[in-house]
Amino acid sequence: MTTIRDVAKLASVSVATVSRVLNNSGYVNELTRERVNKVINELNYQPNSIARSLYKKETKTVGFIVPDISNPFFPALIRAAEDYLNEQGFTIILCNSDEDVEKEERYLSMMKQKYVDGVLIISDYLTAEQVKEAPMPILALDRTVDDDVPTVLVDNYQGGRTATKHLMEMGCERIAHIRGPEHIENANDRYDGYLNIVRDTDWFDDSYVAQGGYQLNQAKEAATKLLTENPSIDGIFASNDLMALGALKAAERLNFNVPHDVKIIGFDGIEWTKATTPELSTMSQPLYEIGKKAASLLVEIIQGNKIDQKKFIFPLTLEKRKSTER
Amino acid sequence: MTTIRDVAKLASVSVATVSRVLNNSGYVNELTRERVNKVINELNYQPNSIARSLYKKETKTVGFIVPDISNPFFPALIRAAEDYLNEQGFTIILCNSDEDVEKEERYLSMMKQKYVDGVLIISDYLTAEQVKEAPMPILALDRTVDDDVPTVLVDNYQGGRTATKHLMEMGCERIAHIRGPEHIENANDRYDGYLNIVRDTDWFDDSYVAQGGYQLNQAKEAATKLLTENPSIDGIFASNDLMALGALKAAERLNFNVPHDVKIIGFDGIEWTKATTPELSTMSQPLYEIGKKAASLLVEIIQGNKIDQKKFIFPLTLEKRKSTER
DNA sequence: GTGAAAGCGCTAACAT
DNA sequence: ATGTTAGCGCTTTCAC
Repeated sequence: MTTIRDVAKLASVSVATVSRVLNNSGYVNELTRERVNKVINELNYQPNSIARSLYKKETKTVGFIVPDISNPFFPALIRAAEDYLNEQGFTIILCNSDEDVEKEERYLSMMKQKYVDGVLIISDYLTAEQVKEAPMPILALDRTVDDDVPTVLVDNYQGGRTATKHLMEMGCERIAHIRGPEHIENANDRYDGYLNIVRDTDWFDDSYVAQGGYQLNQAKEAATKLLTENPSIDGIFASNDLMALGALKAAERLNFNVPHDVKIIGFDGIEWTKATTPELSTMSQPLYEIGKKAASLLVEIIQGNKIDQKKFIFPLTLEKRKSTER
Repeated sequence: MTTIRDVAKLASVSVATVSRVLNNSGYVNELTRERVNKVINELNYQPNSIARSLYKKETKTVGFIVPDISNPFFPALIRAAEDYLNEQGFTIILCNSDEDVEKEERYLSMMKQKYVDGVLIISDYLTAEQVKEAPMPILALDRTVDDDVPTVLVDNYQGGRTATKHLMEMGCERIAHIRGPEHIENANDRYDGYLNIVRDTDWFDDSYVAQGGYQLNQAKEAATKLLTENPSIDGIFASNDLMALGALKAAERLNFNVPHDVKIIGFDGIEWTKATTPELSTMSQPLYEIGKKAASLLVEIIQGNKIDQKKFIFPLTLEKRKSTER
C-alpha cells in the first residue's frame, strides 16, 4: 500500500501539503498542487480511510439493523437507504436482528466500537435509555422505538381503518382480521384501526380475530381455522401481505373462491402481491420514499443539523386489486 | 469516549497491561487482570476498533457486492453470509451494483480504502486484472468473474438440461425458452442446457427462444409473443423464477391453462414460486448453503489458509410443482 | 505557501 | 510480570 509519505517524497513536498491537496484545504500553490496530483495518479494513491477516521472520528459509515433481510418487506427499504447514503458518500453495514433484543444490543455495541456515524433501525425492543446512551444518532423506521427517537413511518391505525372500510364497501358483511405479533406496535395499530370500524357492528366478537405472527404459514393456519369455524366470513384483512397470501392459500385449499366467496386485503404493498392469482389488494406503503427519507434525515442529523419534527408520517395508498373485487 | 489511557490510569497500570488483558496476550498477573477488568467494567470501556484496525491492518469487515438487493433472489444469499460472518466476528458492508461495472469498481476501490478484509461479489463484469489488483481476497458466488477467482455456484448447464427434460417427461412436445441476459454467463449456460436437449428434435428452431432479461415484465411480453405466434408451444422453461412468473401471468392473460395447456418451469427456487397459483416448478438452488459456503471460504482465505479448489459446485433440486403437472 | 510535529487510540517490540 | 515507546497513516495547528 502506498501512503501519503510516498507521495510526499516523490513530489518533494511534506505530507502536510499532500494532505492539503487531498482535502482541498488551506493554501497550496497551483504548481505544487499539479505536481502532487501527478504523483498521486502515477502511484495510484488512495488515502487510507481508517487512518483518516481515527483522527476525524467519523467513518462515513452507517449501520442498518433490520429484523430479517429475507423478509420481502425490508429489501426495498434498505435499497432506498443505500442509494441515498451512497450518493452522500456513506457506506452501509447491514445487520439482521431476528427481532432479538440481545442481537440488537450486540450490533449496536459493535457499531459503537466501529465508530459508525449513525444508525438506522427497525425495532420495537430497544429501550429509550439504550438509544440515548448510544454515542451516535439513531433513526427508526417502520416502527417506533421510542417517542424521542426520530421516526419515519406510516399511519398504521388509519391504514387499518381504510383497509377494513374497503372490504365493507366491496360488500363484505363479516370481516375477520389476522393480526401481527402483539409486541409489534404497528400490528397493534392496524388491529385498532380494524376494531374501530367493526367494533360496533352487531356481528363482531373476538372470534373474528386471529394471530398470524406476520408469517405466511401461521396466517394460513389461522385463516383455515377462521374460515372453517365460521364460514360466514366473507372478508379478511391481514395485517401484512405475507399473511394475506397465507389467507389466500387457505381459501384456495378450502375451495373458497377469492374474491367471490371471501375477499382478502393485505398491508405493506410488497411486490409479491402482484405475483399471486388473484392479485392481492393491499394498503401500500411508499417503501422507497420511506427508506430514502430515513436516510436523508439521518444524514442531516449526522451533519449536525436540527430536524424540525420527531415523527415523519407517509401516506398509504389503497391498492384495489382482484382479491377484493365485487 | 473512554480510552485505554483512562483505564490504565484508573487501574494504575500501563496501557500495555490493559492491552494485554484486552487481547489475552502475554503475561499478566491474575490480580492485575482482575483489577483492570473491574475498571473496564466500571468505565464501560470498549476498545476503539478503528485504532486497532489502523495498527493491525484488518477490520473484521467484508464487503458484499450484489446486483440488487430488491431482486428476491439475493437476500437469501446475503442472509446466509451474514449469519456465518457474524458468528466469526465479521461485519458486512452491503453494496448494490445494478450490474454496472463502474459501480462495482467504485465500490471495490472504496472497500480497498476502508481496508475490508475480503469481498464477496456477484458479478459477471469485473476483469481478471481488476480482481488480481485488489489487495484483499475476493470470492465470487452465483456467477463466475474469472476462472482464477474462487467461486461458489451451481451447474447451470445441467440445470437447464434437467428442467427441459422434465418438461418433456411431463408430456411437452414444443418447448420454448425464455433466456436471461446474454452477458450473464449462467443465463448462457442454462440456455445451452436447454439447447442440448431440444437441438436435435424435428420441431426446434430459433423462434422458440426469446430474451427475457431476467425480468418479470420483459418475460411476460416475451411469453405473450411466443404463445401468440406459436400456440403449439406447450412448455416454457424460463431461465429464472421471476421470468417464469412473467410467463405464468402471460399464459393467464391469454387464457392458456397452466399446466393443462402449457407447462412452466423456472430456475432458482426463490420463495415467490410457492406464492403463485399454480405453484411454480423450479430448479431450486440451495441458496442458504451457497451463501454460507461462500462466506466460510472467504474467511478461510482471509485467515491465510489455502483452499483446495477454485470452483465449488452445489447440487440443484428439481422442485416438481403444480405448474408442470400432467 | 509550506513544513515540522503532535496526536487520534491502539498494539507490540523491547527493556526492565 | 509490567512499563516505555515507536509507529500504524492521516489531519491540523503552529511556525516560518
